[in-house]
Amino acid sequence: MSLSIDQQIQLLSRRCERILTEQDLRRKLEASAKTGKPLRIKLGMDPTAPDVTLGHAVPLKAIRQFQELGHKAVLIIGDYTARVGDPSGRDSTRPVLSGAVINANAETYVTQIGKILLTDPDHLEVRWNGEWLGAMNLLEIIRLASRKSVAQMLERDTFKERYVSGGDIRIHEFLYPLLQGWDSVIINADVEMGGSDQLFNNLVGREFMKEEGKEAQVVMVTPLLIGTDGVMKMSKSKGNYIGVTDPPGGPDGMFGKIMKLPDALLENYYTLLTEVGREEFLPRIQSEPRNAKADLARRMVAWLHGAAAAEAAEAEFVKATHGGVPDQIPEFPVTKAAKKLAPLLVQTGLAASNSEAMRKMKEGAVRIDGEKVTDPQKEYAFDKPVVLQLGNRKFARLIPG
RNA sequence: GGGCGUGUACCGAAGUGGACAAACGGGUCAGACUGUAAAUCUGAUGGCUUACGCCUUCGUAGGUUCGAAUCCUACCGCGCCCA
Repeated sequence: MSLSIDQQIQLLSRRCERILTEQDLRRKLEASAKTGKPLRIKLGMDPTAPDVTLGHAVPLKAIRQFQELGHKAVLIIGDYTARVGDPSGRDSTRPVLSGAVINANAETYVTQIGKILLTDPDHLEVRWNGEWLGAMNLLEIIRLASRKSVAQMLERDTFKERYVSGGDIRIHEFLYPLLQGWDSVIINADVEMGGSDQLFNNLVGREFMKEEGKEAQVVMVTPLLIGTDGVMKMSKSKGNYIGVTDPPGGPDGMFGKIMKLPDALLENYYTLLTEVGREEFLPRIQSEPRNAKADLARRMVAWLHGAAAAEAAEAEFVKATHGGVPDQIPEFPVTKAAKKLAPLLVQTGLAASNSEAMRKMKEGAVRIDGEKVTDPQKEYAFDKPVVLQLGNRKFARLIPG
């Protein structure tokens, strides 16, 4: 199945907000087709936290498309740059991580990325940028730093906003884009793929390559996936993310998290995370958003965990939203003596404190075997196992004995 | 090095001697409703065996006062300006 160059570009454009430049991309694709030499598609990942999110999955999926067209992904583990901390899209300085944490994170990254990319050596090359960055001496670093001006740095929104508002900017943060750009020079990238917040960094790579007399990389940026809060970009540090290794079901599982997304996000998710045609999903989102969302959830779980897991997760979800009790809930032994419920709610972890437990009882959120308990003073004796429940999502089975 | 600011609960942000467990917004949790755990509306949101009672909390440590998040001193972090 060989696609024309036009078809290839169309395919690759689905997830790309900008391609700089499309002419360059076309030229490279044509040259590659002629020579049979695969393009090198760079993606940098900072191992700052051990979870790959659906947000990362967007550029990864785009790279997967390149792989399937015969090209080679070059994954750069930013073990060195992680020690600088990417300032992109940040309103504050990132904490600098220790080497041990970075290494541990990097390993889990590579495993997780295997869920999305082809990982055979013909299609994937993994490099750690400490390999060359760690070998630079101070003189080289200073020379690298001399290639960009302070004004150029301050053009970036992320710095400009912080600068104008009197925020903190540390000197080392300026080095980040330079180091990332240098990576491109070293590995001879043909294309650098990244989220749109990476545009500046990636363009630095393009410029550096030109300055080094190399053929400049094409920069392709994907739109940012909005996080589960429906507002901010999905990110680990904001806690609004869905991880590719999130369990399929359960209260914090992938299926449930997707069902919990605001409806307004559906178009964004369908476009960036599936191959479903626009003309197919758009009307569906309009007319039956609930089912469109369930379909998306099913697709995501099936993609990352398999079809069986998707089915199970959906069944579990449906049951839970119809007031059912999950199959697997934690059990707690209780004595038979009559007692108030508040301390039990705390002991079972359903409530954080006595005060909260009593509050929730008054709000009508607490049930025993499905029956509302609203009087915090009332005492209960248990002679058979019962299900203690707070809201629709927190359960514990009490076993008298 | 000097001057001026600033530091509040999960986050943002009010409060500048008592009525402050601390406005407001976000988040979170819950209730109602629903096509969903979406949207919308409502309520709650430091702790204490639920009490118009007590305890802990407003950068840290002391101090003044009947009484301090609010005043003073020192220290720490951050910002701006001058050098």
